[in-house]
Amino acid sequence: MARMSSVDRRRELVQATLRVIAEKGVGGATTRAIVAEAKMSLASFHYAFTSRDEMMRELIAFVVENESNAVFAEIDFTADIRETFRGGLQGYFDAVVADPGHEQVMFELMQYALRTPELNDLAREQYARYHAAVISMLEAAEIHAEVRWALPLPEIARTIVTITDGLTLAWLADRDTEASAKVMDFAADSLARLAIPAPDRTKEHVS
Amino acid sequence: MARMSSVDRRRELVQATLRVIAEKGVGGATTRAIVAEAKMSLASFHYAFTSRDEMMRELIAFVVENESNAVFAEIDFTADIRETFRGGLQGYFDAVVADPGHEQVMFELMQYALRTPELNDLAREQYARYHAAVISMLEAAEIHAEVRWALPLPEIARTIVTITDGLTLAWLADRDTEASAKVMDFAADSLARLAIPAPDRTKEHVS
DNA sequence: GTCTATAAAGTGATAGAC
DNA sequence: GTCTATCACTTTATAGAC
Repeated sequence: MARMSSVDRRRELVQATLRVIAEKGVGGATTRAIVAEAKMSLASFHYAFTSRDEMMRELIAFVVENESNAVFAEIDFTADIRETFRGGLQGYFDAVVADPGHEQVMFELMQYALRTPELNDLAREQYARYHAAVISMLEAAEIHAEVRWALPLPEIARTIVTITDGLTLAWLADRDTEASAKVMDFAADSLARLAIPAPDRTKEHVS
Repeated sequence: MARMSSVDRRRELVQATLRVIAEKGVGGATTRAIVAEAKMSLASFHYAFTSRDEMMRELIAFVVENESNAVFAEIDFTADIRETFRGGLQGYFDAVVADPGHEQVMFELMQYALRTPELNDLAREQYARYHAAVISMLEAAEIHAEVRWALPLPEIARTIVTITDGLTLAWLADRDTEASAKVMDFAADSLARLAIPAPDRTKEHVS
């Protein structure tokens, strides 16, 4: 095997571990399974990381750093606010259906973090980032749809994350896509009520 | 150790396993940890169960059978419908806060079931039972509050389970009780809109 | 039925050759 | 830096005495 820089080898092992977890769960992510996936020798693992625990810390930190804002990225703000919510939820949900293993990995890693005292902070930060990403989306919608919000943005954001998490768990268990759609319908209806029409001040001088 | 009937010994081991999982997670529930908790010898485990897998199957089946309807049991239906929802959510949430390990165990067991092909059906059944329990609650509220529902009961029930799951996951991660309360406020407001006042036919002849 | 002892396989981690 | 070989330990499961 060609030489690799230390960071590259660590990155490669973290990515291989994520693939192993997707396939076999956190419990199946043994050092041997990981190096087999990464096509390295077992010794290379311990050359890159002093321990499996150290690698798991880096893996969780990587996920927390990179996984938060991808999901809500491609939202269409041109429709009315109810349809914006409905479409945003559908976009998230479609991503789950397209790759159920991915969200399953996120849940397993969160539980691993909760079970590991020194990783508790990362679980907390993970949710802080989810909430921050949704707040950004709400701020964007505020401008595009010319509305203001009836509740503080952190409250609405937490509600949205609550709904996406709950949606995902139930769907992973029973794969009932139609029932999930009905929940999204109701959620979009309810969330849309929080948008209060407001004139856009940047356009006031026009009229 | 005194002799035990086979069913008693199996029951005892399942209960001990649940306690071990609550403390150390599914990964920590080794046969040795289990028999230490149950104060049995390792050989007794394999006298009662042919394998650890068999015990886990029985454990999941036990949980699915018994864990579904306890949470929503003590709901006060005397208040108006908004407060009934709010109080019901608070009752669930208080139980989570009082014993966070319990819900964490439920989530871990569900993921274990999802990772184990022959246990997938039990994960599905678990959610079917959750939904059925909430439907019963909604039917009770229908009578007590003299309302009818604007959406089919299964849809509302799935929404409620979605909310409780999402609430729990976020709170386990960041322990933000006040933020959780705000989510419950909004959820109760939204759910209450689904209740349409309806006269109770059983009282029609009185007036 | 319950025990101790142990087999057989898997685990994280390291030594030492190259 | 990367490898093979191996250590020290833990795991599930079983054998066999009592």
